Amino acid sequence: MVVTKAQLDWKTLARLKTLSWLSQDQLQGLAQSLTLEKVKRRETIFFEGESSNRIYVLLSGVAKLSFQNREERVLVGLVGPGEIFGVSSLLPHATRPFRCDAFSDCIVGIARPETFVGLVLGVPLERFSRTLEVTVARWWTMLQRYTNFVGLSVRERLAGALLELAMKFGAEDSRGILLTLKVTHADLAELVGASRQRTTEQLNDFEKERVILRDGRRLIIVPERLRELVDAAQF
Amino acid sequence: MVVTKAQLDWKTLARLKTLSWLSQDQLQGLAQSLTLEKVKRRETIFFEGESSNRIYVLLSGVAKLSFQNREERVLVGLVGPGEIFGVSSLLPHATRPFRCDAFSDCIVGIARPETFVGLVLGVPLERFSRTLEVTVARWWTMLQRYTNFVGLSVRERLAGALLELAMKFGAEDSRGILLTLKVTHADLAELVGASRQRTTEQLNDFEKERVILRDGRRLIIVPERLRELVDAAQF
DNA sequence: CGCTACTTGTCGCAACCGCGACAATTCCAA
DNA sequence: TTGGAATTGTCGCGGTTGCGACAAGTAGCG
Repeated sequence: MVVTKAQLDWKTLARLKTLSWLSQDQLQGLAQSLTLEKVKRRETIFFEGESSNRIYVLLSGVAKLSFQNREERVLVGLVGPGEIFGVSSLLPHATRPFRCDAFSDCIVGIARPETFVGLVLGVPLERFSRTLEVTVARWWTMLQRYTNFVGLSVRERLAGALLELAMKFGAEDSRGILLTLKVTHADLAELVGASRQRTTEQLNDFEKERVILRDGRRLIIVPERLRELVDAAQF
Repeated sequence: MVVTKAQLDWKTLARLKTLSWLSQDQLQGLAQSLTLEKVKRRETIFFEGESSNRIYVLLSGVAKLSFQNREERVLVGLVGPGEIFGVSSLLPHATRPFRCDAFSDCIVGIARPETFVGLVLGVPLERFSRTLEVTVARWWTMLQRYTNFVGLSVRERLAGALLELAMKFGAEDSRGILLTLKVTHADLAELVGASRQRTTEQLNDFEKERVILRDGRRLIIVPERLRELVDAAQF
C-alpha cells in the first residue's frame, strides 16, 4: 500500500458517474482532501473489525468486499471504479463489518468522513450519522444477517434468528427471555429460509437440549445456551 | 387501514429511542406532519413494486417486511415500535422492494420524505437522496441479492450472479457481454455460496446450453439466454 | 360451548449439494 | 523454455433438506 504524492485533478473526479452531480467547488474541495494510495492485487485495503474512520473512493481497479462467517469466507460484493466504499464510517461508533481487498491493482482516494459529509451535504457528520442510523441502518443489519447465514445449516440459522428475536422482542423472565411475540413455526421458517417441517423438528431438538423452553405456545429463550450453540460451530 | 383524526403529541415521539435525539422544535414539526393510521393484523401497509413516496414510523405494534422471490416468500425482517421503515422512499426513483404487513395491530405515522428530511437534516431531499445513492445504496443492492438467493438452487444463484457481473464489469462483444474481469471458479463459488466443484460443473452446463461462451478463461455472457433461465423458474 | 381453521408433530422418499480425492490443464515467473 | 503453482474437470459417497401426506392438537369465533 503506497501513498502517492500526486495531486488529484477535480476534473478526474467529475468524470466518475457517482460524483458528476457535485458542483465544481465541491469537486475541488474533495480532490484536495483525498489522499491517494496505490494498492496491489491481493493486498488488503481494510480489515474487518477495524474501527471505521475513513471513507474510500475507488479511482481505478476492482476491489472485493468479503466476510468471514464462522466457517467460510463469503464474497459479499465487488466494487468497481468510481464507487464509494468503506461506508460504515458514516454510521456512529462503527467497526468494519467487511474486509476489503484489492481484486486487481487499485488506486483509491481516502477521506475523513467528517470532511466528506461536510463537503457533499454541508451537514455535520454527527447529524447525518444519526439520521442514517434510524433510517437505513436496518439494511445494514439485515445484510449482516444474510451474509452470516450463507453456508450455515438450518440449525445454526434458526439459533441465530431466535437470538435476534429475543434481543428485539424479548422480556426478561426468571427462566430466560420470554418472546412477547406470537410467531408460528411457519413464520420462523420464512425468516431462516427453511421448510416448516424442519423448523418444527429443530425447535423440538432445541427444547430437548434445553436451549429453549415452552410456555404453552410462547417461547422462552435461554440466551447463554443458545449463544454457546451458535458459537460452538466457530472453529 | 383507518386514518385516525387524533393529533400526535410531540412528547410521544420524544419517548421513541430512534427520535429522542431530535430537538423539541423538530419533534413538534414531525408530530404535525405525520398522518396516523391504524392497521389491523395481517393487513398490508405497502406492497412491493409500489412507488415509494412515503416514509413510515411505527408507533405501536409489530410489522413484517417480506419479499417474494420467484418461488417463495422470504421474511426479511420484523419492525418494532419506534422504528422508521419504508426507507426506500429516501432513494431517487425508488419502488418498494419489500412488502410490509402488520404482524400485529399497528399504529403507524406516515410522512412525505421531503418533509422528513427537511425537518431532521435541514437539507433538500434530492441532495440527501443522491448522497445515499452513492454511499449506502450498495447495501441495498446486496441485501436484495441475498434475499433473492434464499431458497434458490446453485444453478439459479449462479445465473443471477453472472448477470450481475455482466452488468457491472461487462464489455459489449459481438457474441454477448465479455467479462473484463478475471474471476476464478472459486471466486464465483464464494460469491454465490456454493462449493467450487459445483460451480465448475454448473458453468460447464451453462456452456453446453450456450448461455455462456468461453474465450480462453474469459467468460462471454449471453444475457438474453441467461435471463430466460433466471426467469424460467418463475412460476 | 362447539365447530372450523390453523398450527404442530412425524414419517419416508428423493433431490441437492458439500466434500475428499485425484487427474488434467493452464498460467506465470525464473 | 520449463517447472511448479494455481486452476479446472470429474467421480462417488454420505449428509442435509425439501416436500408430500396425514394425524393430532389448539385457538379463536360465532
